[in-house]
Formats: sequence, structure tokens, C-alpha cells
Amino acid sequence: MSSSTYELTHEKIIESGKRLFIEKGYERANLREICKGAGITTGAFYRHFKDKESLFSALVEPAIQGLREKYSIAEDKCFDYILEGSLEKVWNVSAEVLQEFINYMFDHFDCFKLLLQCSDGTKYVNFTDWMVEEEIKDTLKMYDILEEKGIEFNRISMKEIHMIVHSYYSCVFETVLHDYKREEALQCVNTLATFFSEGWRKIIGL
Amino acid sequence: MSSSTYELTHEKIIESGKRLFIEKGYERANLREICKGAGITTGAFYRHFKDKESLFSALVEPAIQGLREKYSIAEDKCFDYILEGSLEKVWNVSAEVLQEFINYMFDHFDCFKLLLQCSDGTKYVNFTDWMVEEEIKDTLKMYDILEEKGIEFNRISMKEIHMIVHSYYSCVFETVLHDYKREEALQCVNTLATFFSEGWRKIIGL
Amino acid sequence: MSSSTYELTHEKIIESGKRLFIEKGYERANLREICKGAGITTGAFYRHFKDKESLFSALVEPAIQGLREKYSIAEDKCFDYILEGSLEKVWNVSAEVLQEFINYMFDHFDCFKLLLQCSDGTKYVNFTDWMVEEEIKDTLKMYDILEEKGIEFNRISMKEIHMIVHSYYSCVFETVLHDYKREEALQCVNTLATFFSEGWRKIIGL
Amino acid sequence: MSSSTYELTHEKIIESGKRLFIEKGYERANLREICKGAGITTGAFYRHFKDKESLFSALVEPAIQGLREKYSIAEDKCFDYILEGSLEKVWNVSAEVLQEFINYMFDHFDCFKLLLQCSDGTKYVNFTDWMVEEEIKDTLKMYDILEEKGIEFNRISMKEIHMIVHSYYSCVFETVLHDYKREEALQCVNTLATFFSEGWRKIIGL
DNA sequence: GATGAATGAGCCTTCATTCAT
DNA sequence: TATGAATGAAGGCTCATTCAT
Repeated sequence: MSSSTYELTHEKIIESGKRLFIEKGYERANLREICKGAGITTGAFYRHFKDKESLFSALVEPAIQGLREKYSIAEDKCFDYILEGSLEKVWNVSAEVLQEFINYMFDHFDCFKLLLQCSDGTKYVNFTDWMVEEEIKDTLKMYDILEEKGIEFNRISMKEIHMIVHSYYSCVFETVLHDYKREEALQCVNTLATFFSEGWRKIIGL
Repeated sequence: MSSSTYELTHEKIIESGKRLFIEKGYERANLREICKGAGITTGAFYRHFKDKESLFSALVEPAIQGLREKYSIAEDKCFDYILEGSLEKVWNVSAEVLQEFINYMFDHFDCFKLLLQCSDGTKYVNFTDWMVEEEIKDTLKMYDILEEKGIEFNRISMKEIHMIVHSYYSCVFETVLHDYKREEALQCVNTLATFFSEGWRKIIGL
Repeated sequence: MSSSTYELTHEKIIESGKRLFIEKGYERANLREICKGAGITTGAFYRHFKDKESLFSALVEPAIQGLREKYSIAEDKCFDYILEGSLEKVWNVSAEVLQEFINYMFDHFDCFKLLLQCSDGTKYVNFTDWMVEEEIKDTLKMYDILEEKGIEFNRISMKEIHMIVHSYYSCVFETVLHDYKREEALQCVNTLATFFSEGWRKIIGL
Repeated sequence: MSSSTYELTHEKIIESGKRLFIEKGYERANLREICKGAGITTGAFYRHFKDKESLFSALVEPAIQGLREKYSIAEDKCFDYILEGSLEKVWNVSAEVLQEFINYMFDHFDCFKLLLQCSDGTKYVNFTDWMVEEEIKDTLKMYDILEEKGIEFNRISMKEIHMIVHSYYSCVFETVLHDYKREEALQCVNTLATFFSEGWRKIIGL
């Protein structure tokens, strides 16, 4: 058995922290209660985590990394299609990726709950914005490629892009924020893909 | 004559509170500093407001009411068009209403900033959700009317509706959250209207 | 009576802080006990002082300022004599100044006790060194004047000057550190003046 | 063969402790870090030392003993000269002893640094005073001898003696406190010897 | 009616030492 | 015997709210 006392306690802190952060949010959750929930004294906590924010990071960072990877792979796939000119396939990939995202998020439901709803007071408050910025970078890259290829399309302003991309992620994350069931979420984002691909087409005139 | 000392002080508290809440958020803003900013003592504060949250409400409630009214009027107008069968006009109204909303929000920029970005720790944290719920009620009502009129369309699930409506408001509020200029915002929501009307059409198949 | 409740409490904190800092030293004295000694809660403390170190500063700063002024006056007097060539008078002034210093220190006995014996952990730990540096500056200035006037003397190294000046102040402060009575102290520094003037004469060969 | 694992570890703790005590002072240095620096666990520490203060003692006690011995020898030599009436030689011995002291201190620089600058919070805080007391005992003994021998001299009060002796040691220790180089220190105490012998002569009138 | 000093519970964090394994 | 997780008491500090003046 790989679970030493240390690891057991560590796990208990993680669980207790998760529970309390979700229940009350980062700031209102207090360490004493988290420790009580983990069956340890406050002193013991600091053998496991540097401080309160460290615990939050530990809770949330792996999920962020995982999503980042998923995103990175999807990104590559999309650009391949764009480069080979199969624009239509991009929309399909987009839909598939969305499903993957949702599945990943529901595999780490609590982490994303934490990130999206309980992170006020941490450096993760603006997690959605961060995701949006990433996506915008890609959108701009896509613009460049289309231009290079001599494909005609309407450019819209940065602000407009931002708004729409934000809207997109805000939909995706809504499934976690409002405790959708996995199946509901998957169905919803299907609709979302349709909705958005139609919107984009109209806007950029492809 | 309308500006007694009392009212003057009241106004000063309002201003100071607004400033500090925006600067630090509801919880991290502290009452002593708010009072200092208003040139009063902490004791005097409680003559004007029941407690900290009351001040926040006072700051924010008028804007909510105003928006509610705007919303109500728009709602009526939309239903009139739906009832008379001029579906196409509904999309136009939608776009116009959006402009009005934006203008209203920018007329009360600070209040909406407060509501959308600084309300963690108050009962207003979920302001966006509340707006979304309102809109959903209308969407459902519209469904009923279309049905009554025998007009064919695709029904989508509550969750899907929720997600898309949320997305819509999340766009609208994004203009405040990211400090768009009024003109930018107005232009953006124009795009948004196009984007969404196209999306909706596709989804519900009208 | 100018003593409002605030000032009364302020004074009580000062007294309690002084007592506890002297008893245990800055670091080992704790705020809760200081407050208990002052008959207030810890919260109240922070209406009077920014933090623990602030209280220490308040206790000690006036005495430092006072000494600085005394020093400044003595300095001027000495340089006047040096400039007019009455070197012999300088030794006399030196002795008189020492008496004044001692009297000043005994007028603010607790403050100097604090400064010299209880300041570990504050920015005042090296108070003696600071005084020594001041005096050394003057010694060097005196060197320059003697040189300008063409008076012959032995120069000794900075380190030697430092050591001897340190020794001088260490004597002076010893009277506080070891709770001499004022009269004892005054008599002692008389001897000290003799002792040091003899030493200096020999060393610099005047 | 003399370096068992135990002794090796012991030595490592000594080194790590020395480093950290010097760096932060006794109280602010923390045991966990000392142990980490020694490559052991906190539990293991207590197999080598009873507690934190024990470690400090171990670090510092040998140097104290060594100095004590040096002192004792010097003391005997001085009294021999006094008894045989060679008062002048006493001053010379004094200067020689000082050189030896300095050399000894610089041979065990860290220990004296610890003793003089990092001992706040231990029973060694007043090491200088302890040295002074020792010297004073000798001074009084010398008084007695002079008296017995019918030699005339000015008696000065205990407090005066204390002050001047303190001043003397405070010079000596200053060389460690301010990180003089050995050569600087040796030169300085030469000056010191001259300075003080002149002072003493004047004061006691020999 | 206004003042503002005081409350008091709460917060995160530190650390020498102990003790089950 | 060595380990190192856990203890537990203490520390400095914050803040919405109360209440004697």
C-alpha cells in the first residue's frame, strides 16, 4: 500500500479543503475548520502546504494543466485543418473538442467548480479570462492564415472577438457552475457548437 | 432645500463606498476607510445604513430597478410583435433593446461594475444568473405563444436555453467588466445581435 | 483636564508597553499581555498604534530626538572652541556635556533602558553604533580643522577611532544598563572624562 | 576511527547551528532549518542535544572555557608582578595579554560572534558583563595588595571601576562585533593598551 | 444626534518539542 | 535507533459593530 500516514493526512486535507472552499469560497473558508475537517491541528497543516493559497493551488493546478494539454492538442489539430484548407472540418473538430473539454471538466468537476466559483481572493479569480485570452490568440492566428491564403472574410474588432469568445467559454463553464449532469452538458455544448458555428459564419462571412 | 446635511452626508457615504467597493471588492473594502472617505465617523454611518451590506444594496438597487423597468418595457414590445406574428421584427427589437441596455448600463457604469465584479460576499453575487432567469421565463412564454399559434419550431431543453441565454448576458456584461468604451460596446452588441439571431434561427429552426 | 478617555488609554498602553518591553525585551513581550496590562483588548490597541514596533518607536523616539538636540548643541560649542584654538576648553566642555547627557538620560531613564537593552528585534538594535558613528563624524571633522590650522598630531586609523569612541559611549550607556543612581552616574562620568581626555592626549599627542 | 556516524552527525549539527544562529540570532533561528542544514531529522536532533539552548551552549562553551584559562594564566602573571612590585611590568603584560586574547578570539571567531551578537534569548546574553565582573574581582584584589604594600593610590568607586572595565572589554569585543581583520584588531588593541594605561595611571594616581 | 474608543471573535501562521511507528 | 508527522499554544493583526459619553 502506497498510502503512508503522511499521504493519508495529505489526502484528508485536500478533501476537507475542497469541501470547505466549495462550500464557502476561498476567503470565507478558514484553515482551522479545514484542519478540523481533516482531523489534524493547524500546525500539522503547514507540513503539507506552504499556506492557504498553496492548498488552493494544489487543488486546482492539476486540472488547469490537464486542460491546457487538451487545449494544446486541439489547437494543433485545428490549425492543421485550416492550413490544408478544410475549413468545414474545423467546425467539426471544434464540436468534438468541446465534448472532450466537457468530459475532462466533469472528470475533475470539483476542481473546476473551485476555479470558476470559489477562487475569489486567489490568483485564479480570472481563470475564465485567461482561457479567453488563449483562445483569442488562436483566433488571431487563424485570421493571419486566412489572409495569407487570400481567403476573403470580415474582420471584426478585438473587442468583438473578445466578447464572443468570452461568451463561448462562459457557456462551457456554465455547465459546471450550474451543476449540469454530464449528459446534459454534453448535449448542451452540441447545441452550442451549432449555435456558434452559425454565428461565426455569419459574422466573418465565410 | 433638498440637500440637508443628512442628505449630503448620505451622498458622501455613497460615493466613498462606491469607490472603495470598486477598488477592493465588497469584502476587502473596510467600513472605517469608507467612513473616512466620506468624512464621517463609523458611528454616524449606522444612522444612514443598517450595515455594510445595506450600503452595497443602496448603491446597486436603483440600477437594478432601472434595468428591470427597461426590461419590462422591452418584454412587452417583443410580445406584441410575437402576438401579431411579426417574428422578424422581434429580432430587430432585440437589437434595439440591446442598445438601450448598453446605454443604460453605461449611464450607471459604476453600479453595474459593482454588481458584476465586486459583489462577492453579498446576495448579489449571482446577478447575472438572476437576469438570465428573467430572460428564460420570457423565452418559455414565447415558446407557448408559438405553440398556441401552431408555428412549428425545434424545442431545446431548459439547460440549453439557460446556457445560451447566459452566454448572451455574459457578452453584454463583458462590456462593463472589461471597461469597453460606450461606442465600442454599442458596436459590439450589434455584432452580438447578428450573431445570436443567426444562432437562434438555426437552433429553433425558424 | 486635557486627558480624554483616549489619551488616558494611550497613556496606559505606553506604560504597560514600557513595563513589558523592559521586563522581557521587545520580541518576547506580547501584545495581548501589553493590552491586558493596559486594561484594553487587542483590537483597541490598533486605534492607538499602527503595530507593535510603532509602540516601541513611540516609547523611544522622543528621547532619541532630545538626545540628538543636546548633541547638536554640544557639537557646535566644541567646534567653536576648536576654531578659536582653545583646545583645552574642549576637554572641559566635553566633561560638561557628559553631565548633561547623563542628566538627560536619567530624566528619560526607561526610554534609554528600552533603547539599550530591550530593542533586539527592532530597528533600534544598533543604537549605540549609531551614536558612535555620529561622534566619529565629528572626530574626523576635528582632524580636518587641526590639519588646516597646521597643528601637529598623530592620526590614528578609523578602526582605532571607532573602538575608542565606542568604548566611550559604552561607558556612558553602562550607567543606564546597570541601573546606576543618578549621582553615581554623574560622578562616574567625571572620572570617565578625566580618563578619556588623558587617553586621547596620549594617543594623538597633543 | 574517531569519527563514527554519531560524531559526524554531531559535527554537522554544530556547523549548521553555528551558521543559522549567526545568520539570524538565537531566537529567530529555527530548529527545523538547523536540522535540515545538518541533513538530519528533528527527532534525531534530540539524541544529540537536550534542546535548542543546549546546542547553543555546546557551540559557545568551549570558547568560554578557553578564554577563562587564558585569563587565569594572565591573572597569575599579573599578580606575580604586582607582588614583586614591578608595577610597570603589569602594563606591559596587560598589553601582551590583550594580544593573546585577540588572537584567541580570532581563532574562535564564530564562537565569539555567537556569544556577543547572537545570544539574545539565552543565558549568555550578558557575556560581556560576566567578563567584566571577573576583571573587577582582580582589580579589587590588586587594590588590596597595593594597600597591604602601603603603596598610595586613589581609590575609585565600584561603579567607576565597573564602567571603565566595561569600556575596556567593550573595545576588545568590538573587534569581533564589527568584523575587524585580525591585523586591524591587533593594532587597535595596542592603541587601546596605551590609551587605558594612561587613563588608569591618571585616575589612580600611580 | 453624533462621536469614536472599545469590543471580541476571528484570521493565518510559527515552532520547539513529543511520540507512535 | 531514527523518523518526521503531529501537537498545541502562542503570536501579531483585522474589522463590523456597539455604546457610553
